Amino acid sequence: MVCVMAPARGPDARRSGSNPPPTELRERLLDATRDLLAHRRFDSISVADIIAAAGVSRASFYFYFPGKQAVLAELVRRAVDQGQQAAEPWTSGQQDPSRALRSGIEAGATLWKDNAGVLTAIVESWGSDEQLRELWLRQMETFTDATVARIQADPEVMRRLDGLDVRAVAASLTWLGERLYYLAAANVPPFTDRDILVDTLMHAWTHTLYGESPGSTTA
Amino acid sequence: MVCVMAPARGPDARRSGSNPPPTELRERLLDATRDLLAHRRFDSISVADIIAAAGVSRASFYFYFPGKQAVLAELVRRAVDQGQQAAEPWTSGQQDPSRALRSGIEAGATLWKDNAGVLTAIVESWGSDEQLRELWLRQMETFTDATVARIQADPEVMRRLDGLDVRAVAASLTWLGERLYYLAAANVPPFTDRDILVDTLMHAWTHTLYGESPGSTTA
DNA sequence: CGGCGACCATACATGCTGTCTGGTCGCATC
DNA sequence: GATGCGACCAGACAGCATGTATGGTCGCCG
Repeated sequence: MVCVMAPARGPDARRSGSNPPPTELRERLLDATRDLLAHRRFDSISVADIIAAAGVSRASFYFYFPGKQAVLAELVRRAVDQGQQAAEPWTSGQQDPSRALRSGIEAGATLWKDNAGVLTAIVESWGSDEQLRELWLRQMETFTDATVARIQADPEVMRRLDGLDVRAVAASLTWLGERLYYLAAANVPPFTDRDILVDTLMHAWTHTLYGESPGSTTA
Repeated sequence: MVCVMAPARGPDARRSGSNPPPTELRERLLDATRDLLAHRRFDSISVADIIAAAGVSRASFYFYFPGKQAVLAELVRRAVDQGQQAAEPWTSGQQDPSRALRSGIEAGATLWKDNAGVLTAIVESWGSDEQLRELWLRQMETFTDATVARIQADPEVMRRLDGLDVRAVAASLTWLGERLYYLAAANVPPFTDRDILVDTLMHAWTHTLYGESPGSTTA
């Protein structure tokens, strides 16, 4: 047998410049999957659908990716990298909290709007695939870390959170965002309205972190 | 053909009392699924697994249920009915908010602890099945409605939420709960610790609803 | 020009779903 | 005590998806 297609590596490092980009088929597969995700849910998309949309053979698909999940993982990484820098105002710790927070939340909304299909897909799938699970949990941890840092940098907030697990508070706010953005992308009211989404998230974050403890409770 | 197994109805209404309970096989299937869910994730469980565990034939399975999802839906309904009354202190509107809230949150934790498999399963699957989707969204709406009612009954809270969509605030807190309980059941730290989970949730709810607006922000 | 690397079509083994066929058993009625 | 029907079972099937394997084409590079 001659056509052994190398043990594991992709289309081989040493290639100079005749084929269009480095690995065109791989990109075509990623693009096709991304496009399909814009209209259909991940688990209803088969490998057959992807290769048909990309105009690539089945063999090539499995040459570049071990499976559907790996394609999704790559798409998520790219989307999230792009979003990482959008959240920079909040993560960097500069600016006043309120302003930075609003920027971050707005950035999240935009990120989810632009990548609804891909992000919806991973949120629905990370529970059932080890690779995706690790990817998404790590992502959430990254955001959580940033928030923990901001909290710890502010003695006033630390005081108000007295006795609470700081990491848990930060994580809960991170996951609240994940959930609300997801619900918006999944057309669950009332979060389909961007302004409502942003205001609600903003309220929860500011009151949880910067709000005074409940004093009077009527009723 | 003689064994036509009636068009759609289950094992027939008119039955008096000779077979053990009304529909024993159906219960066996539900129990078996519930048991399997305690150790394995829903989408890794096949109909073959369920009928093997229940000691029921394939034909009978499809006689009682249109598919796996229907079994899960039934299990969720039962679990949730049981939890509904546990949340009664909060939903009824009696008691002072703080105490009622804590009862409700504790009740949720207990419900999730006792039904981790089933609830984890629906949270991971409601996105991909119309029946499950409707069931879970309705459930979340029920909780949201109760919270909306409590908010609207308290003019002081209404005042502090001025300009915000009340329903969105209530829904966000409901979904925050869903998420944190799920993460706990999925062994994602730090929510695996019940006390941390309850305290964090309590903090988020009380500050979002009953906390004063952020005044000073250091940093 | 010879070989190798990128690619393709096709076929296969496996596993799951949902449906269908035909048959067994027990009970209740005539 | 035969008969008939309802509850149940075993097994087979078509359809579809996955992941792997076979063998062959094409073009470039040395």
